[in-house]
Amino acid sequence: MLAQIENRLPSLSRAERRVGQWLLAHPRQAAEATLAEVAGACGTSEPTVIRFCRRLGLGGFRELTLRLTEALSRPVGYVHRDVVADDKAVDAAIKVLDASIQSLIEVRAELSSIPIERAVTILAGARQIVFAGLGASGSVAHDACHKFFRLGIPCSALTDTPSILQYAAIAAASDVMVVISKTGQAPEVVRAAARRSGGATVIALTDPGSPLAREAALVLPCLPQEDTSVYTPMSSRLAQLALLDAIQVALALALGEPAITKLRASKQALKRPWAH
Amino acid sequence: MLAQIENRLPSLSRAERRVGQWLLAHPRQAAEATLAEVAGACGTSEPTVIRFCRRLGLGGFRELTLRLTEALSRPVGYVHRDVVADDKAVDAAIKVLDASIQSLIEVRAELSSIPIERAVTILAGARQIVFAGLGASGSVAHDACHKFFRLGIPCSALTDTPSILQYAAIAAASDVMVVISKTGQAPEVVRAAARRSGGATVIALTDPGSPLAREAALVLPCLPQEDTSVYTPMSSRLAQLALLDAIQVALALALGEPAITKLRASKQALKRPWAH
DNA sequence: TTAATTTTGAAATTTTACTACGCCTGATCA
DNA sequence: TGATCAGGCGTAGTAAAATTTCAAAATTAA
Repeated sequence: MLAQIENRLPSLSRAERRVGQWLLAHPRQAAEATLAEVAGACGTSEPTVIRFCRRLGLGGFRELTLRLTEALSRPVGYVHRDVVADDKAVDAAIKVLDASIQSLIEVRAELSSIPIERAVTILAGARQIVFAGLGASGSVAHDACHKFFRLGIPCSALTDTPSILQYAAIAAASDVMVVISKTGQAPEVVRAAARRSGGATVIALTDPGSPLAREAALVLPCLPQEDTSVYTPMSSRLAQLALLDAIQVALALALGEPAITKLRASKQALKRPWAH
Repeated sequence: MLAQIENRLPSLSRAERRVGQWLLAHPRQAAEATLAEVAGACGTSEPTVIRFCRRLGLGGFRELTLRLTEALSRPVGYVHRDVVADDKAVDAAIKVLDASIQSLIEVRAELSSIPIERAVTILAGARQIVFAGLGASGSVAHDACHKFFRLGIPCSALTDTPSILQYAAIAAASDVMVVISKTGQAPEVVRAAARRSGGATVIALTDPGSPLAREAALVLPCLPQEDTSVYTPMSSRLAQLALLDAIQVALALALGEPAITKLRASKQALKRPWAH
């Protein structure tokens, strides 16, 4: 629809072209607006807008509204278009969601080259799993802790440098340390991974080329999403969470019945524990 | 949208339910019809149809038409297939990723019926934003705190009952409390929202029909994803995170230059702060 | 049963989409 | 240069659609 408008643009008269241009510039507003509002915004009159619709082969303004919402909700693909300063809130929100969806789709595509089986094997043998991350990765660590904990595996989340270093000093051989860091550069975290005691296994969720990756027994690559604009949120965070979700489920499968029973029980416990 | 109609169906009166059922049965016709036509087809009167729209949280018939065409024109890829016990690790991982992608796509589709603008307006006027959530929602709260904090707004995250209740007792009128809870049932959290001091504004990320939703000035609906199998991870969590991402970006836009400068500075601070 | 409440539709009102008509602009021709 | 004309455009009016009001009917509670 939008492409069609753009197409016919040159063959339109001045006022009608203004209508077309405004529609292309503010399609979302246009879809919600009334005839009078559109006419006002284009600095023209209502009949002109109607004539514009007719020239596009539409029955009237009503149909334009329909075709427009249709076009807007049929995503072109969830390609990331940058948020720009004059986006309306909803436009920006859509772009952000598209970027997030896109990054998950990328992870899905890469999935077969990510050593999930090995991660599962390592985690299945863990006496305890310790998730470590700073800043935004800290909340990923917390989330992961919650998640794996429900399988009945002892878990903890460490989200500050002293705790991480302290833990590294006392780690046991059968522990698994999952270190989460987008850049893999933070020196204390790298040091903690390198100087861990007792030969605990380190799994790193990080950039494969980073110093942290070199210290890890297993690297779960987290695609270094370049920050195209200030508005770009950290969708790599979402990707990490989703990947950990996937690994948790795979681990549950590998552990078999006992883990699944615990999982079921923990889900059950959340179902209205407050009934009277 | 259609799912939402089906959802509310039982809570409607006889005539309104007839409207809902007819819409579900003939969605495509409904999207093109006028109010009188719909009323006629449902064997009821026009006001009843309008009341039906209002009860769904829509502004009127016009908006119903819009939401309906939207729902009809969206593609369904990445359908969720349940993980089964004999899946290999990678198969399971792919299914989990698909489910996550699907839930983000659903959020994106519902985006226009989510009051993002209002959320932004409320947040823009906040003296401080307090994110509250228990369990898994706790890590969402932490994440959100990190995120909004970078705009230069005082933020905190409360993730246990005593803290939340304490905060509710001392909240100031210009505070905004963002309460995150998948079910919206946890009684302490609902109580905290209800008995907040000083008339602080409450935004709830929860099930729109829940007790918590009733206490909130603004509800950001979080589609109550049913747990089809034990393996289902909480992809609603991902959806919440992504939605908060979107709101944060929209808020940054609304706040304009000062916030954006802070955002840029905070991103800069992360770029190799450890180069000696 | 009666009273209170909710649900419902007829009719009035307002808002929105669409039409008829005439003015204006600018191009063509005398 | 001015008269004529065609097409584009907007004013004002009309039809239709959406929304509100209000009272009757149905349902529920007492």
